[in-house]
Amino acid sequence: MDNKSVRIKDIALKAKVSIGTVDRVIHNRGRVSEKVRERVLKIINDTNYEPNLMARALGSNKIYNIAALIPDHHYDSYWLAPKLGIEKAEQDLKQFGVSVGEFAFNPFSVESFIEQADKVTASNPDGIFLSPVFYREVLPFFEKWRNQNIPFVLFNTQIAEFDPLSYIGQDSYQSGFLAGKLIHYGQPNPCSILIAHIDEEISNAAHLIKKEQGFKNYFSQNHLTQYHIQKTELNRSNFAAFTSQLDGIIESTPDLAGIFVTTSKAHEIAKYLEQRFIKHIKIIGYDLLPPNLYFLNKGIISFLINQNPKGQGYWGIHQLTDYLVFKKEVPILKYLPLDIITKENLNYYLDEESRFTDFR
Amino acid sequence: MDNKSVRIKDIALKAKVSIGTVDRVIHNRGRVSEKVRERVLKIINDTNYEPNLMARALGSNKIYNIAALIPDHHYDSYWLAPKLGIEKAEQDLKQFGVSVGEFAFNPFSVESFIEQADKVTASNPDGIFLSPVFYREVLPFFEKWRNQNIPFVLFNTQIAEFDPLSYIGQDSYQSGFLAGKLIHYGQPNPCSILIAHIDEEISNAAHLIKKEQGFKNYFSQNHLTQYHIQKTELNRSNFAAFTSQLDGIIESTPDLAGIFVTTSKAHEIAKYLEQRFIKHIKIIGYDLLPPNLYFLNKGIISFLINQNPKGQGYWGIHQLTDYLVFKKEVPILKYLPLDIITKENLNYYLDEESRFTDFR
DNA sequence: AATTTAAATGTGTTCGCACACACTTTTTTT
DNA sequence: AAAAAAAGTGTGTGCGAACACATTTAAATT
Repeated sequence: MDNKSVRIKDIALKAKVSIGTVDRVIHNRGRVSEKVRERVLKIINDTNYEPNLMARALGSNKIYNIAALIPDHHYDSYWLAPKLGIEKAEQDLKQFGVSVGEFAFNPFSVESFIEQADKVTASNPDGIFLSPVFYREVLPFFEKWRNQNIPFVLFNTQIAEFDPLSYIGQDSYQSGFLAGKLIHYGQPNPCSILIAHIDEEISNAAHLIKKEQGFKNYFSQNHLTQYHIQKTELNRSNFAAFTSQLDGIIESTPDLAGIFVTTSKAHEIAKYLEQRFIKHIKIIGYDLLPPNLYFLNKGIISFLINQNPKGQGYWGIHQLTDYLVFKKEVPILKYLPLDIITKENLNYYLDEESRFTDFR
Repeated sequence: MDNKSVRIKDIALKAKVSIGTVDRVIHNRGRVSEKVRERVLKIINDTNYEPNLMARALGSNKIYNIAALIPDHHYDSYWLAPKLGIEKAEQDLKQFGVSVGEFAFNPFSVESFIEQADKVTASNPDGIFLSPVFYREVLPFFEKWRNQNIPFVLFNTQIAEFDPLSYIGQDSYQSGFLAGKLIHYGQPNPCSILIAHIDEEISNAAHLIKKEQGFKNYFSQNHLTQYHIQKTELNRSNFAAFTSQLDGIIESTPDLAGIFVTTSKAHEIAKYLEQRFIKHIKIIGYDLLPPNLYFLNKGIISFLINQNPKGQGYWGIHQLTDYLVFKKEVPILKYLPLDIITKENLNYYLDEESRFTDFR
């Protein structure tokens, strides 16, 4: 309400103490008598004092080091987007004294992960942002970091143990549920539908299971019992096997009308269908990777659900900054929207610039 | 690259002048010899100097007044969202010295608009943010503001005359095109489709025409010539007429399978269809208004295209701030994404909090 | 009661920049 | 050539907060 913002100085005046004392109260530095402390605190509350963040950042010349522990995108291009988001966030936040160090590991090598995680720990950062792809191996680090009181934020994969500061990502279950809706909307008449897990070990990937569950539940909750849903795991490392496996499914399922690809590899299915000249099967997949976009634009992939990996990187660093720099409370769970992408609205999601731009 | 950021002081040192001179160069305040000016400018470039925005905002105690000229949401609840976005932006940006004054007018009264626009002009703001709903009446103001060198940003309705600083909104044509896709995807077999303009004078609303065009072009560009597309204008001010008009259309079009509502009034159609127990007609509409959400959740409206009105308000103020405070170049056109909303992903678009939070 | 120690509080400098003002040099006017 | 005006340049203070350090006051020790 008050137009003029109240300063530390004003509080000091009202409390009849010096600004130094107010400062001590604000930062819980101790060395203040209880009586004065309460008096000051009351005034701070009454006056709705809000610290001037710019003055604060200016005054304390502190630099907060955040370590980002993410898969190297050279092994899987999916990880390029989070990296870009992280860098964008750093760009935006560096004026507030945030500095991000990137530690990239080979997502197919446990040793590489451990090595980089060790480096992270050794760098003694103020906060850690990571995608904990190796469940078992990351736990000891969680414990270590907790003991050292280093907050860590997770993205992409959710692990609730050792209470991370926050998790950034999507609601996998709901995204599967949404995929169900999209398939169903496009195929109003009962048919067969395939859930395809491509290129990932289900056992290791809880989120794939959740997607599958959500998808199936869409049909059961809506009493669409006549739809026949089957699932398969595919791996394109062996191309011949990949193809023949699909051939088998197609052959044995004449009424197959939709495929839900739970990973970012929808383009593999698209490529196959194109080669086989199959046009009546609709594909729903994930992520705006170039090969996916190619088939989206060709109309072979109907929809992609955007997991907004860049946004995950961006908001992760953001959350840590909120916590470290601005001492804000941060939500334990931050779900990014389930963007439905089709050929016709794709453009507006590629120019990510507009989706961030941040401030205080 | 350089870890240490270069300060005005460093530049002064290198150029062998005082910081005052550098300051003059940076702000084009004149009173600097051409020779020195160029020397300083070169160093600024070479060193990639970037002003510390916090120090800047702190140092110059200037307050930028932005006037927001928007329809009063009491007349049409659509306008509540932009208002909220504006206020959110003000909240985020006030620490940079931005203050927003709101001027609400009755969107059904030209006089009210002129009265408020006059007030805006009289308040002599540093920038103006408005939705120019009255084309003819706003032009003289544009001219006046241009002469006074007050930048103005438009939203919701685009008017290119008198070159506004920027336009924030959606690509109406493309949104119609997208709606075409959504209807078509849900109705793979040829049928009749209705375009309904509800509660707005088409003659005044260029964006409705564009939506219609985009919608039609989706079908023609994809050679879907067997689809029969008709259009109608409806007005619910006379409820009986509204109903009977729809009755007529339904009766004369037995194969009607989809309705595209170009305004935010899809719920009116939904209500009608529900009353008539018609379930096979799919509705696509705009905007996340409560009545629309009600029918979205009931499954009577299939999809809503989110025009992100809150985002429009937010980014509009943001753009003006970029221009005024940060002296950035701002895009003349800023299209917000065409978000496809369905019952299953709605939740993530309602919690708008996460879509902004801005920074520098 | 004098002295030491600890607790409580106050003061001054710094952060990077903006802006007002003072000062110096050059140019113009008379 | 002296005086006035204009152009060019430097200095100092303030913005709001952080933090180190100085100072005062109270409690503990002798």
